[in-house]
Amino acid sequence: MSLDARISDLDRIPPKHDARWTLGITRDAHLPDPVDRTGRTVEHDTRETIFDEGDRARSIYLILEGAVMLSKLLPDGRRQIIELLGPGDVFGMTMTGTHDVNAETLRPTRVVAYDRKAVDASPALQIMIAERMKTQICALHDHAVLLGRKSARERVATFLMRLIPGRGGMGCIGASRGRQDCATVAVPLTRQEIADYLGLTLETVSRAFSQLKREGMLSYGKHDEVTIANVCGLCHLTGSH
Amino acid sequence: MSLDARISDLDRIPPKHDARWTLGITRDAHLPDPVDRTGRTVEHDTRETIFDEGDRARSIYLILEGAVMLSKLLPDGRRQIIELLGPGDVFGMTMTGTHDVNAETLRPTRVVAYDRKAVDASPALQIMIAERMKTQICALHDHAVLLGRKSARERVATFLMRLIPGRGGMGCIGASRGRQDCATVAVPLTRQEIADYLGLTLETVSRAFSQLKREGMLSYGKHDEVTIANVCGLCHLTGSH
DNA sequence: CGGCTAGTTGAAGACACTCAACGAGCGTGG
DNA sequence: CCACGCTCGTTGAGTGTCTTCAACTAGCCG
Repeated sequence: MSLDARISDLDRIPPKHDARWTLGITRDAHLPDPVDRTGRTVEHDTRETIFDEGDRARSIYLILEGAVMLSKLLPDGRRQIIELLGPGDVFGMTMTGTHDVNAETLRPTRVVAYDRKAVDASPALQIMIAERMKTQICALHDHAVLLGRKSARERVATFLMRLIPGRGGMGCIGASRGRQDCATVAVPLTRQEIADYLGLTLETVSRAFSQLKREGMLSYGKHDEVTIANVCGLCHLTGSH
Repeated sequence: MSLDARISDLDRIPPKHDARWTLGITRDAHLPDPVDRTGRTVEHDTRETIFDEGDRARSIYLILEGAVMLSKLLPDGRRQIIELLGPGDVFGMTMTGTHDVNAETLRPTRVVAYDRKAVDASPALQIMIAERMKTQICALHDHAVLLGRKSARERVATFLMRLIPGRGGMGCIGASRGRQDCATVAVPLTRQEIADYLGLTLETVSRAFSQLKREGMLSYGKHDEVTIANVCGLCHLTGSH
């Protein structure tokens, strides 16, 4: 499946509930229009820290392009990756004045940083942020089910499904008739990061990938690309359907 | 520890990050003031369903008194309890028009149901809801760490700490000097519900309670009451500090 | 080529789950 | 009043999944 095919997939997105960080392609349709220019645009390279847990919260951030992961650490070093965010998502909201998570980029990323005071003064920004918070809460609910109740295999299958635009969600478009039900996605995370996202160890993640590969469900492409041979089949392995 | 002692504990709450559903005592200081009367007040008995996953979302709900749990089911019956909510908390927000979780009361509960249209027309309500969403997102972040990275023992310890007002959070007041560092809490959940909240089985939860009891960390009182003998000690068992 | 990082795979062990039996508490009905 | 049934909780024994520890490979860059 070519890159073009993937981009045209993106064009017919049913939006809302997709993973937005998948390919890091800006979906302007979902960005607040016009993007409020009271904020500063900031560029970050891959794997740069935007803020750490405990930092004083100065701004709220809107992703224009790229991908950001939010994580938390326990004192002994255990890490949980909480959320993966993409264009249109916001982060950095807090009630306490300090950030409750670490925010780090997964790829080159542009964000708009809005001063908290500017947000307080802008009903339009507040509404935009409130809308995004609703979808994030929904995503966190789903992730709680994954972390609390799914097997390793189901977690990995769910993770992969989240990378495929328009599939697996409530607005799943289903397999295109008469065509192979396959998809190619970029996985810009290491095994360790996937493990920390899914509440597993990197070895368990690796074994789950290997097993799916052995079964012909997926194959590896160049770099960090993975081709899923049977999207509907994978979807059934998630435990959600 | 008497009931009076517990209520006076409640009076010196540092708010914000406490479990708000602990004892079901309304903390008026945290309710929107005045409570917007565009909403209908509805009373529910213990363990009544307010809405189910998939239901059309008509209203957004504010808890005046009582406790509500949000849960999700997988097709094969596995359940994850996502959030436990109390007075001042809101629920029922969604981007999709349908609820993504089940909402059920844990005790006799009064809620205000705001029509979604009424919310859209009321900036004051929207701001109140946005504020509550921020603290819920923070709680969901913490819960993701629990579900993804903590041992059974740590999960149960964390659960119990969440029931103790003013302790364990970032604004922990510490043990009162010169006094026993104990606390009595009501646990209005069955072992199965606690298990579904913590991502465990009911047997594992029961064993963790039994072990803590054997070690003298807690003892059972009447009905659903549990006395923690050493709050700071329990806090160290959570893995978070 | 050597050193580094990321990923894979194997073997052994731990922790939580499953299955099962039993007991406590609390209504109902004889 | 006590027997009965029901739910909820506890405890034990055995199992399984995931983790831990370790060795080894592939790719990348100096």
